[in-house]
Amino acid sequence: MAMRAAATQAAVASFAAPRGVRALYSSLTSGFPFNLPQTQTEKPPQAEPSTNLFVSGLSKRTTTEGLRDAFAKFGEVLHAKVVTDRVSGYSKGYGFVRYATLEEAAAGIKGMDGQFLDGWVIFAEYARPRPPPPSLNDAPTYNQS
DNA sequence: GGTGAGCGA
Repeated sequence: MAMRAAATQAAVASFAAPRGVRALYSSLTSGFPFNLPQTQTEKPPQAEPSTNLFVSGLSKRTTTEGLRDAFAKFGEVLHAKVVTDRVSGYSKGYGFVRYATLEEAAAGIKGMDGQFLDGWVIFAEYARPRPPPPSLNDAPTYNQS
């Protein structure tokens, strides 16, 4: 019973898709004279375009190398890292990919979002802005006494 | 040994 079929995992992952429905905006907005709720004009459904990409749905066996190699086909990946636990060392199932430009990031999202990676459907989207590290800014410059 | 939504050392 070698249920290592990618189709099975893909089906499960597809059903458990949290925020992977992005292609539903097809013909719903095909020039309809309906007034859409403008309460979303200043509230984008997703994060703002950034070079940082948040990739979720990764397999446990997916490593940083595979992630970079997968996203390097749509642009120049400056940095890619798979978030792994610090105590156990196992992959948490998601990672981050940073592109050189926003165009490549968008291409990477539209090129890898909903695709297969190691037999699992991955989801790529813009990462959120993060607080800067409290170092390098307040570097203790050793009292010159 | 290894969860299955999520945002990193």
